[in-house]
Amino acid sequence: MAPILVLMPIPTLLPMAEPVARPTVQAGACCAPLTRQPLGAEEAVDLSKMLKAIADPARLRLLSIVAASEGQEACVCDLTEPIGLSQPTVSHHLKVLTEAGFLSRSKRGTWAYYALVPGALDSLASVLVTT
Amino acid sequence: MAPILVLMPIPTLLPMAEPVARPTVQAGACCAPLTRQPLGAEEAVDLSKMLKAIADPARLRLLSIVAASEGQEACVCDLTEPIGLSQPTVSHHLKVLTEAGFLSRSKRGTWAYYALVPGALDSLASVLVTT
DNA sequence: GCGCCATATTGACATACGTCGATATAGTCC
DNA sequence: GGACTATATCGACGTATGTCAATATGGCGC
Repeated sequence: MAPILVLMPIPTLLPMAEPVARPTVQAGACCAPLTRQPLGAEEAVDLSKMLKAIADPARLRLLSIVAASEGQEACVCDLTEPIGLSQPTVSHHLKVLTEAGFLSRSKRGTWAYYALVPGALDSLASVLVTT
Repeated sequence: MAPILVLMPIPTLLPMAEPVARPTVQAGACCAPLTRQPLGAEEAVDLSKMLKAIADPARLRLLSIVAASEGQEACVCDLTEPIGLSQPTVSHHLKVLTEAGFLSRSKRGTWAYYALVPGALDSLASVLVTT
């Protein structure tokens, strides 16, 4: 459930915690444009890890909801319901996206807020582009 | 093995067959930029299908080899060896990429040539971009 | 026709992945 | 501290995926 102002402290007014994102794949720091020259085996594995992270309907929807939210940031409590999946499953998907470097996590009070990592999607897109 | 000119007919001089590509997902005709508004469930499934198609190291390398080749087109016989996978496996990956709309297949003589579908990767990239 | 070559399809296998219910962790309020 | 809430982790499950060897298909040259 979303935090209700009347009953609970306002999450956005609580002290901001340090972002805890610890990407294992580092979006963006990957490789040259796909169409320049043949990809090496390791480069291909790295790129595929990032693509696998977003190659799932639930994760794409999570990303797009976060991206469309105020400050490109959303509370987990507001993500579970529109996706229509269980809370553990949503939590799992958010972890995958965070480890791939697309989201960052910050905890404020009881709530966890996930935010778009600026430029992560764009640098992935730039690898794909042929022009 | 690559076709040897001295022993075999020159493939590029043979009559050009009709492209047989029959994409099941139509790259590009998918959806609005990820970060505009939340993706619908079906849109998300479509997008994820395209991403899944390229979210594999072998397929990324195949794409990049094709893209870097003369006329952005390559014979299967020249793709099997650099990838280091069996011929059936390479054939399978090429089929996946073709059905997703990233490659087109044309047969000339005994050889099958796969070519980049112009704009397919670019329109996928444009969905990802946040600017 | 027959044999040979390049490519595609089939079937089987191990592994990876998405999902859930149950449970653990951590923060807030009284 | 104790009850409650939000989120994360665990374990199990069915399904999807990548790979190969074996086999089928189709084109070429003799």
